[in-house]
Amino acid sequence: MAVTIRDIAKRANVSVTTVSQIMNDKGSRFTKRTRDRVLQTAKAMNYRPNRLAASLITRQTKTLGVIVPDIRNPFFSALAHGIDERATELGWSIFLSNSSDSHEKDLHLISVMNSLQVDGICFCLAGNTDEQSFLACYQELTDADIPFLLVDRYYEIDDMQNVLTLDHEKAGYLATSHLLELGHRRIACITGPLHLVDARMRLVGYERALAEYDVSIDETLIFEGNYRQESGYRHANWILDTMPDVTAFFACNDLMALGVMDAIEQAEKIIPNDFSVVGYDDVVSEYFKRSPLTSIYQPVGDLGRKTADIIIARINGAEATLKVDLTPKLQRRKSTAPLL
Amino acid sequence: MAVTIRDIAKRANVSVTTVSQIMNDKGSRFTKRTRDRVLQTAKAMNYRPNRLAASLITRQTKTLGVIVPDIRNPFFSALAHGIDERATELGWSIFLSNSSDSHEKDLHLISVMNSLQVDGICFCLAGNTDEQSFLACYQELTDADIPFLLVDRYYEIDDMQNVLTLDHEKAGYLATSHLLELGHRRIACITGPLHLVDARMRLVGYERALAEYDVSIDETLIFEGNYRQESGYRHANWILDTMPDVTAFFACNDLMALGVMDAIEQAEKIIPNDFSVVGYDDVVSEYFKRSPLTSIYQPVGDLGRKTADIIIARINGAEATLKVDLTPKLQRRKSTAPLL
DNA sequence: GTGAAAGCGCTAACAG
DNA sequence: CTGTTAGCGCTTTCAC
Repeated sequence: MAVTIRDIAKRANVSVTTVSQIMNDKGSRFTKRTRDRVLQTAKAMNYRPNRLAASLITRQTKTLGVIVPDIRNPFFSALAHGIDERATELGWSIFLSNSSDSHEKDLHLISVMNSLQVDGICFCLAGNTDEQSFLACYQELTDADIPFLLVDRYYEIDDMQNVLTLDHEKAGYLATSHLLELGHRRIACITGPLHLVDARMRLVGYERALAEYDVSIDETLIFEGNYRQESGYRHANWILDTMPDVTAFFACNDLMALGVMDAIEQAEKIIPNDFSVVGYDDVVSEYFKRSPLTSIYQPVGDLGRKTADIIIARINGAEATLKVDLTPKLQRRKSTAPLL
Repeated sequence: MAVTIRDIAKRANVSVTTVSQIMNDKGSRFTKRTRDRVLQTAKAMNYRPNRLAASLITRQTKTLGVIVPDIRNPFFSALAHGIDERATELGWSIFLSNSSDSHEKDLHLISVMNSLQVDGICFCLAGNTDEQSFLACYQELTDADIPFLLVDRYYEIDDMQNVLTLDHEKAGYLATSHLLELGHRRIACITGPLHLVDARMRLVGYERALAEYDVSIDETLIFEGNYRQESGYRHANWILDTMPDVTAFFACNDLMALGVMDAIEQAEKIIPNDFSVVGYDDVVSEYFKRSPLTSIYQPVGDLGRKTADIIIARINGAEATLKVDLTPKLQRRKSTAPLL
């Protein structure tokens, strides 16, 4: 049986109130003598406050729920790491769970975390979520009356006071203008699923860059992928077979870029001599500094830290704005070169 | 204000006991009529049980603490994913936090999770933990009187009833005998920090394979690394400069293997023509199926699932044995070839 | 400065 | 079959 506030009150010959007040050092001032005595016996008895009991009264657990599709995905592990790091700094703890990209599981996890009395939820939608499923989640979250933040994935349904994202438009622009600067004009773009806002924004950036270089937008150069390696491979194969004038690829994530590279290698072409390839995310390089892939680095760890900051600020009743400065950066490596 | 058991009792004209019993469907049988009425009003009022309150009485939170050095490391994210997946299946939730490889933070996290009343802790020691720090953690865990499992990293201090590991000896053996089969005899081994048991076991496997092929063990071929890329790079450089007879490398994790490959490329040598390289972990290939690196695959996800199974079984008072069948596998890729 | 008492939302004896 | 009652360990008025 764990030692309680009562036990130490008895031992120190004070009331439970006194112990409670002193342990949370607040309330009326006690004499240094009693303070020391209480603190000391608490330590001597190896007292650990039961936060369940405290939370029942204060209605604050200082816990956050974090829901991601798959923590093994480097993007989400970087994000979760950032959230945890910042939350821990502030004295908070994290319930983390994977939705396995299932909308039903998202719903279930929200309900569980609600029962667990988390004070806030950081939420990355499952990839297959359509607009209607999204509404269901949004409803569940709203019903629970828990502050929440949709991180990087969302649907445009309201004033978006609950959405925190990276600047995907700028990132798409950066990737594309890099290729344009190198002289490429026929640039294939393999996008993510276009029902996702982040995927659409990357495409918007691509188009803005082209416009800026007075290159007209050719819809036949745009291919809707699904962020998986196989999809980059498939589209690249088709392009290699049928569009001889294409000299560069912008794959909207690194996984698809790897697929593109596979296809190019298999066609016995050389990167970057024959084709330039730009990826997106570059989150792997943190651990694996050996990638040859030019890519757009997104400060995902910072996004996580900001996520924690904002949600906790809101829980504390502050008016945390969503304006944050999270700037993508181009990482030039060996997969891009000037057009010959 | 959230709706409580009281609210629905009042609405359904029954006592709180009735509601409680029915919600947890146990205890004495109620008439179908009352059951339905209660369940229905609960649903109508969108009731969500407050698990803090319940746990305060049952002394079970159905939560697990998981402490890892860094969730961005693919090994730990695969492990955490496995734990979460299995735990969720069984109706449990996970507090996850990163120690940033700091022993002090380990200690702190154990204490926090203790306060949070987790029912069990799955614990991956920080990399820099020495034996004395380990003892401190062990003590803290034991004092807390919470079931715990040390996953894959540990010190040999007792009967090891709390340790669950992969078969690193076999894995080291597999890696080395693969190289021996290919005809290599001068095989450099870059180990992990040898104060860690897992690192030592890989080395033991290396030595067993050599012995089996009647190759005498040459201590000068064994280099103690630290599992970081830079350490593989550094040792490989030294070897390339000073040991012309070495033809193969066994790097005891993939990160160091990448470092080795860097060094070899920089020396303008070709893999696998000039040197064969075997890595260890192969956990990245799940997401990035384009690695050229022959590596030892460890079923880390299964280890995670087993971890959850065992700790939960123990919490439930069962005598869960630690004997599990987690077999490493060699993944042959392009970084190894027969000795010319 | 310090303590008594009420009660957070729920479960678990124990009565009826 | 159903209800009354007594807490779980803690915080928080409100007295003294």
